[in-house]
Amino acid sequence: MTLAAEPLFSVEVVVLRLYQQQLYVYLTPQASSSSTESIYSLINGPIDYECDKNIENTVKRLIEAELNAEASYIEQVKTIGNATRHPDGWMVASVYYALLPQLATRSMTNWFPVKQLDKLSLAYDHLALIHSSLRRLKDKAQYTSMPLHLMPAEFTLSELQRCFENIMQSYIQKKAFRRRLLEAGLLIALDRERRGKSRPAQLYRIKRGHIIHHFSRKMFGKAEE
Amino acid sequence: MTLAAEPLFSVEVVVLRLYQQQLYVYLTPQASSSSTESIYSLINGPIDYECDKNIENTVKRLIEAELNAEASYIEQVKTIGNATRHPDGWMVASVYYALLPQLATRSMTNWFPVKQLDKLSLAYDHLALIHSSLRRLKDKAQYTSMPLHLMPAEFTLSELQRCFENIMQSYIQKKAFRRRLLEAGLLIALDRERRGKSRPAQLYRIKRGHIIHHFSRKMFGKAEE
DNA sequence: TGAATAGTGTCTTTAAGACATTATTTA
DNA sequence: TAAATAATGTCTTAAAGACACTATTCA
Repeated sequence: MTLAAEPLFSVEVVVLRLYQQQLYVYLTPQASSSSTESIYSLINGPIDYECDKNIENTVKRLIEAELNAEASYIEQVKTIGNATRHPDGWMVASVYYALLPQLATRSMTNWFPVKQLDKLSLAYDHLALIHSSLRRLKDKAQYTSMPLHLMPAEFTLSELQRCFENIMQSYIQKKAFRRRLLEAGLLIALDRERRGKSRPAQLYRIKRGHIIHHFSRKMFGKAEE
Repeated sequence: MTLAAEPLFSVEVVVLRLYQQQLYVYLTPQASSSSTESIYSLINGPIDYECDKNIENTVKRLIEAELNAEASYIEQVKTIGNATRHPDGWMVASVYYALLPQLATRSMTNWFPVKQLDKLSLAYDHLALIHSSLRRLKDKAQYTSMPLHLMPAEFTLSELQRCFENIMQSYIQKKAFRRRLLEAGLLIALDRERRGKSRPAQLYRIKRGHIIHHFSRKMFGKAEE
């Protein structure tokens, strides 16, 4: 992606998804300037004043164009503007994160595990923007049911717990986790089970219109899973 | 204030303060177009790329220029952008709210009680921006000690409770409130009391560097004080 | 003394933490 | 039967809710 004609304002999108129980972020390699190592960039771009009705439309358009997918949740993290984050001078960027529901079949090219971002070279302040987004998601996981947006259509409570643990970077008590989510009334038990190498697990789906729940207390879990 | 030369991006600031136990917002009357009624506007303006190092600097500069005061807390609420909020077409605005500490002597011109905003005519979407800010502050009052930023240097627990109640628009149990704030360890009891028409009240000040506390549970209070 | 407000005692309630125990499957 | 994971029972703990009660001042 080259620099847009209007350098003042850009939208930056941190797109997240689960893959094999890990959180991945979508990054595109920049046209590498002869060096051996690519520089990776967030999905981003300027507002299209012709077709975008608002900034969230811009976000959706960028995701659609790059990933041909639709996010199940989009949230504005912050808007950052200063003279130092970009070599071209004063730049303003609105940062969003987007959660994609887990779909079985989908290419993993350009997806990178968030636990290994240190090994990549990221453009400008994009690493910081990712960390801001992950921090926001982590905070929300402590007192809302937001991580549900990352789950596939059917899932077990253990899978959901691992999703939360992944985001929160901590170990959660199984009993407390199940009590909390089941009593919130967000889930519907299906009449099917996930069979694996041990006891089969009850499958659930999300009750329509009940994805987001705000709990009255935080859930902590113990440090570093 | 007239329209800036660069209409794309503006910073809008909802400045709040306490006065006689009520929340007030600062609004400036616009050059009225011959009608009898003024249209009021938030403090706002474009970024000054020469002197502002970042957007928060812009906010501080705008507050300083208009009020000759310094906020004790500034928070970005959101960035809104669409083609409909402003008659000139696509506009982007970053909205901040700022809390001013309560100072005894200060003019109240251009300050309006937030409970009576319905009676005023506000420019563009400014009423909505104020409501977004108040909603954010209300949420934060439920699980942080943010409202402390509105208090004067010395205050009683009853005064502090009324500040919270004002923001949360609800009645709070006295015992629960005191337990919560005192056990958070944010306050230092002074060796002086506030004398009034009844039993004198212990005066407190904020412990240095301990203004912001995140509680593990929300505090609710009952509807409409 | 009574009104007003400050401040406390204490029991209840809610929901998370801890952790052991049972249940059901496959190899 | 052993290993693995699912699911539950139940006691403890932390902190808010409810609300009555005492304390101290002024008029």
